[in-house]
Amino acid sequence: MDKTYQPEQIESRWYERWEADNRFAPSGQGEPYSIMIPPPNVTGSLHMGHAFQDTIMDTLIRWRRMQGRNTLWQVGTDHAGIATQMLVERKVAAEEGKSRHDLGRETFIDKVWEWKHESGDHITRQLRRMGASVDWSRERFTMDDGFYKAVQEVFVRLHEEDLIYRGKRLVNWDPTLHTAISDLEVENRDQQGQFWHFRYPLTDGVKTEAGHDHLVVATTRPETLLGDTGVAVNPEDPRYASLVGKFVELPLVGRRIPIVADEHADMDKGSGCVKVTPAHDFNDYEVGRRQDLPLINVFTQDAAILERAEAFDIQGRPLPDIDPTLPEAYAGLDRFEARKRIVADMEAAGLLEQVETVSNTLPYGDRSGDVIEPLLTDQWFVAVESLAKPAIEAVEKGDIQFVPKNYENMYFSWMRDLQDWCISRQLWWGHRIPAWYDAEGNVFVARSEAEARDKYGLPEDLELAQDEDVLDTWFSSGLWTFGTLGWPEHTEELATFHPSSVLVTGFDIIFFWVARMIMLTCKFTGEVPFKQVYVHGLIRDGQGQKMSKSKGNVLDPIDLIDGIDLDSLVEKRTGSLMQPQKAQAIAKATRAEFPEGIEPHGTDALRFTFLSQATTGRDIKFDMGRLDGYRNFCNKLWNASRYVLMNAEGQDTGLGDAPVELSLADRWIVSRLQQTEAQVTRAMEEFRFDHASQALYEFVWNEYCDWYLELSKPVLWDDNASAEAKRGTRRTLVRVLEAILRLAHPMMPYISEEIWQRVAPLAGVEGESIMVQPWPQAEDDKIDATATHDIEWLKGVIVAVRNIRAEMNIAPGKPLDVHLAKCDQEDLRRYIQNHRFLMKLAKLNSIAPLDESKEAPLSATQLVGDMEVLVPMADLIDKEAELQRLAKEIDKQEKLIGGIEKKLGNENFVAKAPEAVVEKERGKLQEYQAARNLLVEQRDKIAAL
RNA sequence: AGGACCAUAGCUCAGUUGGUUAGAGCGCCACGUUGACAUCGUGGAGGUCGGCGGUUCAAAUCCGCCUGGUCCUACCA
Repeated sequence: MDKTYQPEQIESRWYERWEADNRFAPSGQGEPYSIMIPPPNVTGSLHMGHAFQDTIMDTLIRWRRMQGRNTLWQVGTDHAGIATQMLVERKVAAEEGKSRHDLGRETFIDKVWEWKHESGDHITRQLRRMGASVDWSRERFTMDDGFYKAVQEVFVRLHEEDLIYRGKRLVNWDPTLHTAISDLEVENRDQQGQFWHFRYPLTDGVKTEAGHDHLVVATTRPETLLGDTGVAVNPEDPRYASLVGKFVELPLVGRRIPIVADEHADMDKGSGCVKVTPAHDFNDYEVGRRQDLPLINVFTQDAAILERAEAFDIQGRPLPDIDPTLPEAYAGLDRFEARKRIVADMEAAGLLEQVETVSNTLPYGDRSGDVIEPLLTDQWFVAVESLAKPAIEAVEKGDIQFVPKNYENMYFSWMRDLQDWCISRQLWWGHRIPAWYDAEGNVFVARSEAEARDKYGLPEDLELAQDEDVLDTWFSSGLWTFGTLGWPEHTEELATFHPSSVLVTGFDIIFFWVARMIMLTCKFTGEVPFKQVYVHGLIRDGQGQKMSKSKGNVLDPIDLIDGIDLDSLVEKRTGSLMQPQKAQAIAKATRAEFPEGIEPHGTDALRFTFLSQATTGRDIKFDMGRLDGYRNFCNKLWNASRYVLMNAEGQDTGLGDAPVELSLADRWIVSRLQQTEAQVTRAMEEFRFDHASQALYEFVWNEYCDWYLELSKPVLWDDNASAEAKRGTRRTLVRVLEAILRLAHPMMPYISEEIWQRVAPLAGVEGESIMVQPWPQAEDDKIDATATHDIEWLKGVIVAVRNIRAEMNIAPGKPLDVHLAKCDQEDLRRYIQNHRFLMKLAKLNSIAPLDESKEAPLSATQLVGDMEVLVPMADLIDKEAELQRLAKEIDKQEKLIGGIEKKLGNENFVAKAPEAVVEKERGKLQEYQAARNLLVEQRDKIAAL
C-alpha cells in the first residue's frame, strides 16, 4: 500500500468494477427495499444538493443491501420542460441566430432530443463519481416510451372521471416564455412601487356624500384601468351606500361601469373605493364572479395593449354586446410603457389626485425573471379536491411519515387549501396533451387520435388537430414511483418494489413534487408512493449564504473531490456571469477564501462530510474544515490498515486450529466494537447520519488507532510474548479492522472496498466485494465489562504520567520510574496484568506498587480513582511547578465539592429527588473529598521541603 | 399579519425521556521526528448554553415573554 491515501487512484477503478459485476441490481432475495431517485434535470449538472442527497440515498441503499435486503435504487432523469426548452432555445439562438419559431416545432423538438443525447450523460457520469449504486440497467427518462404511455393513461382516466377539465381562467402568465406557470413557480419579490390615486367621474349627475362628482380609486397598475368593469365599495360603508347601483365613467375609455357593494373593498384603505379588473387580477376575478361583472382582457400574450379588448363572462363565453374599443393611442404598447402614458393622460385630464411611493411585492417567474401577468387563457386543470383527501389521510394515518415530523404540518396546511392545478403549458418540449379538436373546437380526449375517433364515433374524414400544449413537468414526475416500475402494466417490479421505502428530498419541492406524487399515486395504484419522506435542508456556503452563480460562491462537488487550482476556480466562478461587473469582487473573495485553490479530497471524504453534517430539517453550512478533517480521517484509516497489514500479512492470524490467547486489550476492543456496531445501526435506522458517522469516527480514531494499535505493539514486538498471544492479537487486529470496513462501507464505499480486499483474507473472510458482505451485527456476549474497566484504568495511569510529564516539562521520551500508591486488590491485579503495556505506552524505566510501610519519595502525583500515580521528583521535577499544579488540582476538586455540598445541604433535594440520584451525589462527594485530601497531603509534603 | 425552524467554545455542529465535571472536529498555545500516519502524536487554554421571567429539590433541556437570524404562507385595490 502507498504511504498516503490517494483517492483518485482507487475510486474510478472500483466503480467500474462494481458496475461491470452488476452489483447494483436487485439481488432478488430478501425483503424488498427501494428508493426512487428524485430525477435530476436531464441536461443539468450535479450540484451540492444532488451530491448530498445522493450520498444519503447511497448510504441507505448500501447499508440495506448489506443487511440482505432486496434493494432497488431506481435511477432516471427528468425532461424538465421549461428549463430544458430555454436552454436549447438559447443555444440555438447563439449558434444559429434563430428562434424556435424559425425552426418550427418538429425541428426544434429534434434539436432538444439531440441535445439530450449529447449532454444527458453528463449528470449520470457525475452520479457515478459520487459512488451511487443505482441500478443503471433500469435507467428511465420521464419522456421515454413507457412514461409516455403512463402519462396518457393517467390523463385520459382523470378526464373520464371529470377530474381534468379545460376552461378559460385567470392564470399566472409569463409574458417572456409565453406560457402559463403554476403558483409555485412564481417568486414574490419586495419592491418600491408607486401608488396612483385616480378620479373616476360619476355619471348622471350623481354626487358623493361629501359632494364630489367623482370617486377616487388607487392602483399600482394603471394600465389595467382599460379593463375595469366596476368599482367596488364596502357594503357597510355609509359614505357610498347611496351610490351602489349607480355608475362611473371609466376615464380614457368612456365605458359606463357599475358601482357594486363587495366585501373586498376595505373601508379603512384609501378612499374605500376599489377599481375592479376581473381579467387582470386574482382578487378582482373573484369580485367579478360574485358581482357578475364581465371580464375584459386588454393584453396580448406579450403583455402589450390590445387594439380591441376581449370580453367574456365568468364561464369564459364571449360577450359580443360589450364594446371592445380601446383608445388607439395605447394599442401595441408594452404594459410598462402603457402605464406611463396612461398616468400622463390621466394627469392631463385632471384625474390624477395623488401619487404615493409604497413598498409592495411583485410576482416574478422563477425561470424567466419576468414580471408575471394574471391573464385570461384557455388551460387544462386537475380538480384536486377529491385527490387531496386520500393524500391527506395517508399522512394522518401514518402510512407516510415525514422525517422530521414537523414537515407534516407544512404539508397539511398546503393540502387543505389547494387550488386546482393548471397542468397545461404553452411549450413545445414535454408530453403533448392527448386531446384533439375538430374545426368547431369540440374536444376529444383519448390515448391516441385513432382511439379518439373510435371512442367518440367520429367519421374517418373529420379533420382533427391535437392540442398544441404540453403538460407541466410535474405531471409526469408525479408518476415517478410507479411509472418507473412499468405501470400501467402489472409488472413483477411494481408488485415487489412499490410502495418505495423512503423518499429523500429537499423541503423546497414538497409542494411541487411530493404532494402531487402522493395524490396521483394514491389515485392510480391505491398505494402510497413511499412509506417515509426524509426531508433535508439546503446546502449553503460556509457563511450560510445560498450558493448561486450570481453570488459567485458555488462549490462544485466534483472540484471538492478532484481538487481545482485557484485560477480555474476563479475562472469558473466569474466566467459566465449575468452581471459581469461583479466579477472582480467574486474573484477577490474567491482568492481570499481559497488562496491555494482546492485540494483533492476524494469522494469518500466528501460523502463523510455530508453525512456528518446531515442533521434533518435545517439548512447546512458546508464546512471546508470538516472536509479536510474527514480526508485526514480517510488517511488515518488507510495508515492504520497499513500497520495491520505489515504486522499480519504472511503471519499467523489465528485462522487455523493453533491455540489463541486474547489479551485484555483484545477483549476490550472487541467489546467496544460491539457497542459501536449497535450505535451505528441505530443511528442509521433513525436517519441520524451525523451520529452514525461520528460513532464510526470516534471508534476508529480514538479507540482503535489511538489505543488499540498502540496496545498491540507490546505484544507483537515483544520477543517474550507467547505465540498464542501474538496470534490472538493479530487475529483481533484483522477481525476488528474487517468489521470497521464493513461498518464504514455505506458511508465510504471506495476506501473500504480497497482495504477490505487485502484485509478480508487475513480475517478468513471470502467474497468478491465488500458490497455484498453482511452488515456487522453487535453480539452482546462479546461485551466485556471487566475488560472495559481494566482498560479505563490502564488509560488512566498512562494519561496521568503523560500529564505529569507535560506539566513538569519532562521530555516525552525520558524513561521514568513510577510508583503506584494506595493500591487495592483490583489495582494490584490490573498492575500485574498490564505491566508490559504500562512500561511501553508510558515510556517507563520501571513501575511498581509502593511499599506502604516505607515513606514515599517526594513525587508529583496524579489520581486514578483512589490510587495515586507517583513520579518521584528526584532532580527532574520543579518544586514550584508541582505546587502550582497541585494548587490547580485542589482548586478544581474544591469547586466540585462545594457544588455537591450545596446540593446535599438542600433538604428539599434530599427529600424529593429519587434515592438513586441522592446516592449518586453522595458517592461523588466522597470521591472528590478523598481526591482533595490526597492532593492536600501531597502539597503539604512538598511545601514543607 | 399568521406559522415554522434556529440561537451551545473564535468557526461548523452534537447534546436522546430534566440529574454529565456541557462534548466533538477545525482553529489557537506548548512540547514532540527511528519502527502505520506531520493528512501525525502528547498536553493545554477557551463556554454565566441569546436575554428576562416561570415550573421544579434540580433547567442547555419544559413553559411564557423579549431580542436576533433563516424560511414558508398570506396581504399589499
